[in-house]
Amino acid sequence: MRSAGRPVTIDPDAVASLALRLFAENGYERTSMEDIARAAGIGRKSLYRYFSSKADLIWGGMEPVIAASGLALKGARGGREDDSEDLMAGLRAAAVAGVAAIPDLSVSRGRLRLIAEHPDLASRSYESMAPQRERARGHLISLGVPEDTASYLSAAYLAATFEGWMRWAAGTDPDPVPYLLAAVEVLRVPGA
Amino acid sequence: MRSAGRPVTIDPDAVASLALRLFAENGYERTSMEDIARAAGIGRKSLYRYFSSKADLIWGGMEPVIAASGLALKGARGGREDDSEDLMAGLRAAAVAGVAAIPDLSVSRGRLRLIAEHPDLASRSYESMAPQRERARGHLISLGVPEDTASYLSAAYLAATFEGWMRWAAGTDPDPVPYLLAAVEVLRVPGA
DNA sequence: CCACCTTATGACACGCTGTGTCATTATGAA
DNA sequence: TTCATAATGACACAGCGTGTCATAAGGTGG
Repeated sequence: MRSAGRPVTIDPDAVASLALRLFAENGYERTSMEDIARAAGIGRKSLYRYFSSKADLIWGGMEPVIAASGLALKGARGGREDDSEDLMAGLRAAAVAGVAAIPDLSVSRGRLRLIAEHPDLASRSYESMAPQRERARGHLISLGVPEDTASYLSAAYLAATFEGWMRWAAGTDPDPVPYLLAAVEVLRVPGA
Repeated sequence: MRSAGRPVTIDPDAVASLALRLFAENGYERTSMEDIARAAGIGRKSLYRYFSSKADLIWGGMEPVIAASGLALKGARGGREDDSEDLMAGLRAAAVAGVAAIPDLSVSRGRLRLIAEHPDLASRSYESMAPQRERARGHLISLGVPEDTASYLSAAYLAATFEGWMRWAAGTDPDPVPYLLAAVEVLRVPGA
């Protein structure tokens, strides 16, 4: 029952990496969805079936990071000692957990560099990280942080870690973890 | 010499507030640039001359806030005691300075609510605040904060204060200042 | 007072994004 | 073999943002 109709012939991952290559070669703006579809040997409409927007071709690849990071938060119901240090440790762990979910760091670096170069793509960060922000907020609230503080902290947390990723991508260091940890260092829990 | 040719007949402020009204009445998506131009009695191309994008009709109004906030940072070369508390005080002051630059708070609330409701507009926050982020970063660096810390801190600072504005806009409190101050509370300078 | 020059304006056309509709195709299941 | 199901792509469409170019409306210098 799961598999009835015509089977899939398009490999989204292959299309995404093809698109990434085209972007790198000809520029993001100068590469139209039509171009990508033609290069992939499919129709433009079919392309949109797998990637709801042009930005999705890039940001889609970051989904595993976001998912893993969210999962880490869920499992981080630390001990009863809900002091500030525990809260921050949870956020640190979540930030780092995303790194493990990346199969090929150099590809991600390429993606992030493209994002950094392009305002249109960078803007998408706010949207793409919205679910993660919501999860972080819920996590903090469930640990006793006041609602408003949780909102500010989760917003700041995501902006800082995103900036961490960006700075890592701009350089040549192989490991993004130190960047993420340094980013989280600028945060604190006011009450504790 | 300054004023030679044909004088201006279009009042950008009037057009922007007209657009804001149309958005409120008919929805952001369902109001096209064509609609706005027609309602304003001008051509679509002329509309684009004053507002480079649809989002600009909304975000343009926030420019005074950003400008004032940036100015406050410039003037905040505090005493030689560059300890953490001074740095944070500077950021606090900059955040609050923006409030004074707003002629009509209720209009700004409407704008921000529109932004909150609409992912497309909210995404723009990253772009719109980029200059402010850069200024904050420069400010921190000039006060002795390491480059990377300054990047993370300024990113977190802008995200948190933006969230403060959002939470203020969502409620009915007349004064946004407490929200902004609470937002800055989640930040710290790691070294100090 | 008139010709001129500068600048605002808008008409037209274009490419691209993202969406909707609908016919066609390929496959597994009955 | 027939049929239901799901993928695919051809076509059309509204809207955004851009470029080009002719026209209009004032001041400025003679």
